Amino acid sequence: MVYDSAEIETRWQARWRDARVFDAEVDDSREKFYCLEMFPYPSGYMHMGHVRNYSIGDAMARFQRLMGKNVLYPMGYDSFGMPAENAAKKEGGHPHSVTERNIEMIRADQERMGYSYDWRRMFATSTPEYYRWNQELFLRFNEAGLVERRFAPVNWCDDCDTVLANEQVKNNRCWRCGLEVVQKDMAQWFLRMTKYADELLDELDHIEFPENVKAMQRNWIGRSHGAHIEFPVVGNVEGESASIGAFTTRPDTIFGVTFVTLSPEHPLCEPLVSGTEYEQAWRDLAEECARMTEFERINMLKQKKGVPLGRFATNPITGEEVPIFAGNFVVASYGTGAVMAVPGHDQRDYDFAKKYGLEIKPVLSRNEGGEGVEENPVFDGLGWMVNSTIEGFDGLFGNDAKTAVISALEEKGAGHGSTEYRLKDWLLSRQRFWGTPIPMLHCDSCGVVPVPYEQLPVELPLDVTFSWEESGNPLARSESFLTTTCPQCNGPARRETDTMDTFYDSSWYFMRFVDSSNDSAPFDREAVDYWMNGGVDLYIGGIEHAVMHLLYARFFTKATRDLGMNEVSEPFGRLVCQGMLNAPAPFCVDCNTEYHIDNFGGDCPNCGQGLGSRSAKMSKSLGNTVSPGEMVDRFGADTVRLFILFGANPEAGMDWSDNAVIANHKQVCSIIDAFNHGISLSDSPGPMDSWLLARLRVNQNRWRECMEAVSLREGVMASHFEMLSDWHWYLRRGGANRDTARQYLRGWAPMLAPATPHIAEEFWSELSMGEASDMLATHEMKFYSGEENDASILARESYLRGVIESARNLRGLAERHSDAEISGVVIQTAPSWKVELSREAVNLANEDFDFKAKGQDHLKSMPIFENESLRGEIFQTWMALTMGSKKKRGRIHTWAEGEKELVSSGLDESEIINSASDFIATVLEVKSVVAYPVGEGEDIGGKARFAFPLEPGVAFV
RNA sequence: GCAGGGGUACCCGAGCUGGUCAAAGGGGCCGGACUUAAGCUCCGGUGCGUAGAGCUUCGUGGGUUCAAAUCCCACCCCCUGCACCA
Repeated sequence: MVYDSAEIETRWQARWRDARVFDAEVDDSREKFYCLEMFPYPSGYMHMGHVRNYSIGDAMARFQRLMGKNVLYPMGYDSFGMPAENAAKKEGGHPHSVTERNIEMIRADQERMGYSYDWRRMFATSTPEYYRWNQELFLRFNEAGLVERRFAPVNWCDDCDTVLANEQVKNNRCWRCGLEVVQKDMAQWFLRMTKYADELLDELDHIEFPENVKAMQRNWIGRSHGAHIEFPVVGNVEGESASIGAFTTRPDTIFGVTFVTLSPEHPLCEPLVSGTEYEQAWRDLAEECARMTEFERINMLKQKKGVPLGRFATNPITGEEVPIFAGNFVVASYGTGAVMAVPGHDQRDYDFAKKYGLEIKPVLSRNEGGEGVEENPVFDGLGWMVNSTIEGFDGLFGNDAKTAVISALEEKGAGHGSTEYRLKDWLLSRQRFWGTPIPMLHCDSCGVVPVPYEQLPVELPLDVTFSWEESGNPLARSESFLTTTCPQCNGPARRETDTMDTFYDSSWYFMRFVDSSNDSAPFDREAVDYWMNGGVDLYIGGIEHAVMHLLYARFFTKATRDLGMNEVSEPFGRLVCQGMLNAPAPFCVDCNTEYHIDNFGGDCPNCGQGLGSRSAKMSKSLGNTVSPGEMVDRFGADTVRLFILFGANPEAGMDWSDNAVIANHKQVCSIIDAFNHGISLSDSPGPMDSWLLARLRVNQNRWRECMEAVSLREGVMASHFEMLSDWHWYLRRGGANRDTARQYLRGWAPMLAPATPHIAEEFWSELSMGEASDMLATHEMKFYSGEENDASILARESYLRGVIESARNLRGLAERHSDAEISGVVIQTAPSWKVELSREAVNLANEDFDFKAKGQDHLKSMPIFENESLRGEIFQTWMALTMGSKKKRGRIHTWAEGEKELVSSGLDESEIINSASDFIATVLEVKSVVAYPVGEGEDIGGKARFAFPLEPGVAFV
């Protein structure tokens, strides 16, 4: 059937909106659920990645409402950023108008999908109503000593005309445009995130993030424990004594130090070599390292390169004098930019020492009491100290050795235990227009002065023009913006023209959502503590934010906590990173390259081979994107949502497939048919009614478990697939009762709501039959705690299905073995003595009877064992029931609860089969079906011997 | 190199707190029913084998166990992130 998806969907969207059903308010009496998706950068229409992200979130928000939770589910726009500036340049407009337009476009798309946001809370970060709080927070951070203006070497992107944070440089390239970054020395604003390094790292153990995200953050923070050791330079440097500080994680190898290596940029290099024969070689090396492109660097890294600086440093423990080198493999920005070299136990040092003929001193042994030996590859594990030139160290192992060396250093005042981080302070300032102005100003007499709170917001001027001709930051050219008065001396002052990194905006937006219309504070304390208690309950977004956004947001939450603004420490209780959306793209196996879809069916532009196809991430450059709008027009939002959720679990990657979308659309149509049919039934009670309702309860419980675990694929399978096939089975088995159907459908409709809310709501209102009915969107589901006899009702039917299934298999075999046409089936169920034995076994099993030890004796004590002619068979049956064979366990262990119940309640298998004989005859395509227990009729085909409880003997005739 | 995640039938994908697992579900394919005919809908089949046996199968090779897709060890391969980080 075809249904008018657009009509149904837009009608319900309007009704939800008019009834304000998704508005959420603080309510201490109710359990809250804060469901959040990473808010989008509004770049135009919504794309499929967004659809996936929001469909997952909306399903969970709707599910939790059905569970009776107070659900906060907001949406907003991360609307500062470069693309709007570029668009403004292209169009000759202002980023503000570009942004407003894009927000309207994406919002319309989101509304058409039926997402259940509380739209009252919507905001865009590029509005003064939002960014004034960015500025206020900045001032408060400044007061708390978290803001620093430093003159420092920073990463600069020429294309984007701005500096970048460490986190925004990937492989030495700009994260946004891919251009190689260059180093520049500039005065920049930093947020002191390193203050929170330990907490950011340690708390990772206690939050529900995917392992890979945690690993990436740990890696990024990069804490390592070790020692800071001072190596005094022999002789004076520029007339003064000097010392090289080095960080090492292996103080236990201090006796193996045979040289010291500085990074070529190290500030001591120049004074050490200045005016010596070594100066030129050092200059060459330093210059080479400075101008190395990424490509060259990777190649160069394969070979260690260094130059002697002609001077020596003293090992503070041993007093030995070792030569000082500059080496290309020492990173200036990590630790102190200097390393103590232990070629005996560090591969890089070893390679370097071999190349330049330096001494190699093994000072650790692999075995207790062993010797230190030179090896390649070197032994870099923990070992026992040997060859120490001072008493008291040899024989110490691992951490004890490290501790001993550190104490010795501390005693001599030559070093101390130390912890280093890879994490750097957050470089916050950007030389861009479309961002939050940093609320600072520069006064000739007072210096750098914060803008007073009451003067906030510092607004971006709207009278600025954008063009490709003028590069740089338009703010720096806007006199109206620049000119101001110093609040301290009332003299003339210039505003800071740097704006904030847009990641600042998204570092606290989840807290703004709890109270987004507040115009006297970023957010209310009570609201944030209610909604953010335990963090956002479910946060969904892409893995690409694993380090940057998620780390900044965690930092902000802790920093604002310490400002007394909330009592939350971790912003996100549970994080789900949705997988990639893939679609086929032309692919050349030889070149291992994907091409634009225009190349489908053609040859590889590179090598000329015929192109195959491969699933690749949807991207504009490949052209393999799918337009959500088009899909919604064709199939409706419900189908698109169902496809997205059924296609793969949230974390898994998923492939777009037109066929699968069509298949899901059919599924939606079948469900609609089922409801229409179900509503039209008349009173006709039957034996299948209790079965159907039992199935409803089973499916509901399974569905709830899956949804709670955010296993949406499994959840949807229960709600949109299992429920339908059970309905079909009910009809096939002759079920046709109006009352039962209504109960089933009323239980089913809410289950449909998370994935396909519009049809679910439509059914729900149809089922109300004129009664005043709540909307499904605000309905709270009731769950049955499982009626007592569900298990046996279900077991009875699955027994029948099992018999039919095995009979069907046997029919195939029988056809090959029988000359005559098959016309009937005779089913012999287990003889009463076997049933009796099973019942006894099941009852014993319920009491944890030890069959291994006492089973045989127990059998012998049973009256039935008196029957000598059956004794052998009785014994075999008993063993099959209780012990099983090598490969198969006894039946009492394999039967499900319901099956055991059937057995112990003394079921009459023949009765079950005979009562369904017409049905069985139809599905087995035979004319007659006869069932009787073994012995109560002729043993047709000698099949009596197969008969076992729940496994009858089947003979085709 | 380090870290994290994986390798299940024609494909996707569940299972992986050991037995009820020849292994859910979907897609594809094959067959049947319905139909003038279907690209529609429904039903069934889809490792080999067989009037119910048995055999082989969950990356490869070992091991533990009465019993392994599941637990342990080694190896191979794939994806993701970081990377001369001292």
